[in-house]
Amino acid sequence: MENKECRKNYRTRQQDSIENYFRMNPGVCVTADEIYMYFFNEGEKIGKATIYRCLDRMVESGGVKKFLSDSGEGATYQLIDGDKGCDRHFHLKCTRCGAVIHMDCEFMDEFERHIMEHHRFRVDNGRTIIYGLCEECADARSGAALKE
Amino acid sequence: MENKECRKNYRTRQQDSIENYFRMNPGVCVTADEIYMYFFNEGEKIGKATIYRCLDRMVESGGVKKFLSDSGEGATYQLIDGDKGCDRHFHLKCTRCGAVIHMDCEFMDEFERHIMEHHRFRVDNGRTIIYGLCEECADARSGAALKE
DNA sequence: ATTAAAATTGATAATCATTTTCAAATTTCC
DNA sequence: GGAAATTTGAAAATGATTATCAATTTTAAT
Repeated sequence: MENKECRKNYRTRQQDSIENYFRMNPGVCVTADEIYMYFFNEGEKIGKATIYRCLDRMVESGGVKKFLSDSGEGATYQLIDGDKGCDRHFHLKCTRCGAVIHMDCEFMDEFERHIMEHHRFRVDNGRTIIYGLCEECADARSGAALKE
Repeated sequence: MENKECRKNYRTRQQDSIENYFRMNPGVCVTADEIYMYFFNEGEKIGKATIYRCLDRMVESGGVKKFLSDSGEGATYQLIDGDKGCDRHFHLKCTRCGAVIHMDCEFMDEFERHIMEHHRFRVDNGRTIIYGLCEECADARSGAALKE
């Protein structure tokens, strides 16, 4: 009954470990299996089911973002950095190099307002990922096209 | 060698059937399995592997759009209607009821232009799906929240 | 038309990410 | 402390998608 006030979001060793893993590798975007292998190599055994469950919980609570993969390579997960406001802004993901651009911009408020007013739809920017090509990849693609 | 000139995009019975299915049910958004079951019930047997292959080809050629599902319920496919400009516009998908709204609107040109100019990113509207809540589901969610 | 070559089909098996199960371990809370 | 609730994890189950490969169909040339 002593430490009721010092509650953390993730309470078990496994939950802590996974959250720490994200914090120690800021910005990483990993699959459940990569997390599993990481801890396996570290000698810390965490079951796959547990990893999936923890990730689900973190996604549910809004602490982690889940990216669907185009073909079935398994979803990737990324920590949402509250300082960076990842829960509010949009994410642009390059389908070629995988880079994720955090798009924090008042234009998106206008975007959301437009969709709400004209299309009667409440955008969930936490779940939405805008796919496309970053500048380098767009250039590379054009360059490759010239050779074809 | 007689009918060389009358070439279609999809040449086999199965390919024709699948394309016809889409054309006869404009706007449907179905899984590979739903297509399989449809033909199974019609008495026309098309193998699952063939359905996946046909859909892949149609997606590849740009005739059909593939939506990834949030959790692993299987991808859904939808015919791209050239008349409606589905190859240009965006799709809003309700995470609660699954409804897909086709958003054809000059505002999105502005959206793309903004992202290109200010974030140096070329949006792929064919791949992007904007998630959120449609009006009914947003209302239902609010209603449910009152009871909790 | 025949026919050889190329492409497609489909039944089945294989893959592989994710989920379920359920008993054991851990945590919570009185 | 100890009961109740939650979480873990190993293994099995699930389920969508892909690979295999012989048989069928289509294509294109004879």
